[in-house]
Formats: sequence, C-alpha cells, structure tokens
Amino acid sequence: MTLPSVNAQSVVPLSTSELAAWRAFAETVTDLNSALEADLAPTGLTLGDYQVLVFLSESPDGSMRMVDLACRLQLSPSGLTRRLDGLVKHGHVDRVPSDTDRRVMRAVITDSGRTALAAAYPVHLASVRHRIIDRLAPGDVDAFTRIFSAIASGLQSADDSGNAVTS
Amino acid sequence: MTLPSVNAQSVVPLSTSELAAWRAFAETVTDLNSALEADLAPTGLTLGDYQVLVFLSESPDGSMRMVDLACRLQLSPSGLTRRLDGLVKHGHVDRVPSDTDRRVMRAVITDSGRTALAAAYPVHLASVRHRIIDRLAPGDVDAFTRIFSAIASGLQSADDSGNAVTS
DNA sequence: CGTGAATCGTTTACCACGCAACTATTGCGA
DNA sequence: TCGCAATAGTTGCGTGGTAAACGATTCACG
Repeated sequence: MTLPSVNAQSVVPLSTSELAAWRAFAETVTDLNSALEADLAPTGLTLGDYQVLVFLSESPDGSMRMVDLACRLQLSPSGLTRRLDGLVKHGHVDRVPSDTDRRVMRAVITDSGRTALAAAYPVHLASVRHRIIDRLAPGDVDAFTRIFSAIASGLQSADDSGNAVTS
Repeated sequence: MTLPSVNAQSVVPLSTSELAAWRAFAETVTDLNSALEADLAPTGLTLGDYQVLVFLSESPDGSMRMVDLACRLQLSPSGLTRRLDGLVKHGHVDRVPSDTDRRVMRAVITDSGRTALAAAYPVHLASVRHRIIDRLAPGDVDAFTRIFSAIASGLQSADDSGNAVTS
C-alpha cells in the first residue's frame, strides 16, 4: 500500500481527438438504444423480448436452458426468470422441464413466439439499418467491426484484475 | 393486411460485414458499460454519480438547474431528483433554490463533491483509456468519432416519424 | 454407495428509472 | 389585472434489473 495505487495517477490523459471519440460514443449510445427500443415498440416486443426470441429461434429445437440463455443475453439468472415471465404470459415462450436433468428448465419458443418474431424482424432490421448502418461511410463498416471486436476482446478477461489487461 | 406493411418488408437486409458490425457493437456495449462501472466502483461513485459531478464541476459556478442537468444526463426529471437524493445524502451536492425563479432548484457541487470527483477522475480516465482508447488502431480514433457523430446526428430529429430520416 | 460440493432455477429484498399526477410558480394574453 | 396555459420539481406507482438466500438436483470423490 506504499505504492501510490500503482498506475492510476500515471495514466496519460486523453488527447483532443481521443476525448472527442469518447464523448461522441458516450453521448450517443443511450439515445441510440432508446431509438431502437422505440422503433420496435409498435410490434409489442421490447428489445429484450426480441433478443430472447431470436436466440431461441436460432436453436435447432427452438429451446434453450435457462443458464445458457441468461449467458447469451448477459442477464442474471433472476433477470431471465422475470423476462421469461412476461414472454410466457404472452404465450410466446413455454417453460418445459428437461427430461434428462431435473434441475434445468428449458425455454421453448412457441408458434406465437415465432409469429411475433417474424413480424418484428423487418421492423428491427429497418431500425438498425436506418439508425446505424446507413449512417456509416463505406470503409467505416469494417472499422466499426474492428473497433468493437478489439474492445470486446479486451473485456473478456480483465474484470477486476485491474492492470493485467495486456501490455 | 394485403399490403405487406408498406415499407417494412422492402428494407434491404444486412450484408455479412454489416451484420458483423452490428453484432460486434451490440454484444460489446453492455459489457463495456459494466466494466466501466466496475472500474469506478472502488471510488464510491457510480457512473451516474460521476457524470453529475462532471457536469456540475464544468459549470462556471458549479451549479445547474435540475431541468438542464436532466437534459444533459438524458434522464427524466424524476430520475434526476432521485439520483440527486443520493449525492445530497453523501454531501457531494447541495440543493439550492434559485433566487430569480422560485420554481427552480439548482444542484450545487460541494467541496466534498469536488474532492470525490478529483479522486475518481484518474480512475475513470484509466478505465476509459485501457478499455477503449488503447484498443483502437491509430486511424480508428477518428473513425470512431466520425461514426458516432453520424449516428447521433441521425438520432436528433427522427424519433417516431419513421421514415423521414433523410433521403 | 454416500456424503459434501457444485449447479440450476426461483423467490425475496432492494434499487434505479419512467410515467402520470400533483403543487407551486411564472408568463402570456384578453 | 385576471385567468389560464406552460414550466419546474417532487412523489406514488409500476417495471425490470441485480444480489443473496433458498430448495432441488446432480456430480465427484472417498
């Protein structure tokens, strides 16, 4: 504890262009999410509901274990329980106990769920395209992918380890 | 139901590279926010608290009207009221009624608030730098700014107007 | 086998936010 | 100047998230 918190003080500040990048990002993400949510709202699905249906529909048998689904959705177990409650109430998803492991419940997309997803898909597609993709200059699509892949890869391991990010 | 919902169907799907960009973004943003929040947690401030203090400290007299602050924070009036409750309780912010308009309350950053902000600043700076900026290739910083400025500009007007986004 | 650790899902606080209703105040127009 | 719409902030309520505690089940290992 004699060392002055290792490296917190010695970080080189953001340059003007770096600061601009960070601010543009931070100020936009919230609004963007709100817009995507609002675009999807007329379909009767929230963005969260939509993602559940997407993941389930992409599964070969249209079902997933709760744990796996929660992981994909970046949701806590209890959060997924609540989110599924809504989808089950609307008839878009069924809860089915696994026959091989009596601890696990599988979420299964219903016909109603597939119908709702099919109806929401073009709306969401148009939303993403108009709000984001169409705003990008030709070369920026790849830059976009490159940037967030790089950020994501740095996020995987270094949670509270602090400095062991890379070199 | 004869017409295929006007224009939802006619949207051109995402290409492989466009889809990759969208997925990389969508899957990363949540984790990134969690990481920034976790990095800042040891300072005793949430990201939301931090932003309040930043905005107040940037004001010439260290104070702002609730409405203006809520707008900057992209928060509802009630949301700001409650967020300030916490900061006031911790002594980082004072509520002071305006002397020119008795409807308005001004949030004022206290010495304690400036101290907490000064302590949190290098932590947050290091967080943003390590999580984001240092991950970017040289030319990508400007691409980052360009991308989110473009997205933000498209968000400003077109809320539920649907298609009047641009051309 | 059998027992203790690990896993799975839910329930129970608790917290943060938005919406709508409400009070107080201001400002505009007849 | 009177009255009414608009504005500012707070509060009650519903929603949706997490963390922690809990029961049920499975797994690993002696």
